[in-house]
Amino acid sequence: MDDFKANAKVFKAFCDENRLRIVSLLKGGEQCACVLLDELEICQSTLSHHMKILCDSGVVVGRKEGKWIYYSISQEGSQFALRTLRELTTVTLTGNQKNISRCCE
Amino acid sequence: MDDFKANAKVFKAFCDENRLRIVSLLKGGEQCACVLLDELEICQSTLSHHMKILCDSGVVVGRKEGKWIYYSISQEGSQFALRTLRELTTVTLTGNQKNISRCCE
DNA sequence: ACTACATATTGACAAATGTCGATGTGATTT
DNA sequence: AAATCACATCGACATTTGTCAATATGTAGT
Repeated sequence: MDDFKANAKVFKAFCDENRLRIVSLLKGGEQCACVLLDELEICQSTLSHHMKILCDSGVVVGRKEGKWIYYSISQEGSQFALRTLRELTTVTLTGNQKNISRCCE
Repeated sequence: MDDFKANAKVFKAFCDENRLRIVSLLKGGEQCACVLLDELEICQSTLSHHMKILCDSGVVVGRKEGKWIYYSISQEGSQFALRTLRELTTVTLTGNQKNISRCCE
């Protein structure tokens, strides 16, 4: 039941500035790594590092074609992230639970 | 237009295991910090550190009452996070754009 | 085979992060 | 006023993270 560690990994995809830029570039559809590299001001090995994290999180998928790799946003992955975030932040007050709980009593 | 850095900060709230546990504990409603401390296996200063990050991200709000601080999930904050995540991961293919873009040509 | 190209991996490093113990601060109680 | 409680801040430390340069791997073209 240690989803927490696993879910934290998913959200790690989104907690870096450059990874957000990458995801944002993929909004327009599949993009080759070299295009991403052109748009961002990071070196190639750094991009590769970020793409690994994004793919590991499930939010992005890569498709190899010859020399190139085309990355795109995974519908399943991003919907999982969305669902997880919603479940995590939705307050569920049960009937017998007071809105304000007194502590240390 | 550097939303990226700001948004990364929001998602940082969710990229740590213990912070996910804290948010999860707040799903049931407002909780005093000392209750959170009881549930988690971290020391008080560490909890305080995490609460600061959660509050700074806007996902959690604290309400002071006497000696205690009651934390709860912010509806505005978490909905902002949800909306941002959705906007970030929604693929928007424009009409004249091919699904597969050839690169390096 | 050789070269050029696209991406991954490695090693190194500075910066950020999570953690704790100790101490500070502010409120309540005695 | 003194003691106690709840929480924040500080200092120290180990770990993780983001970054780059250099090198490796794998593919395509000559």
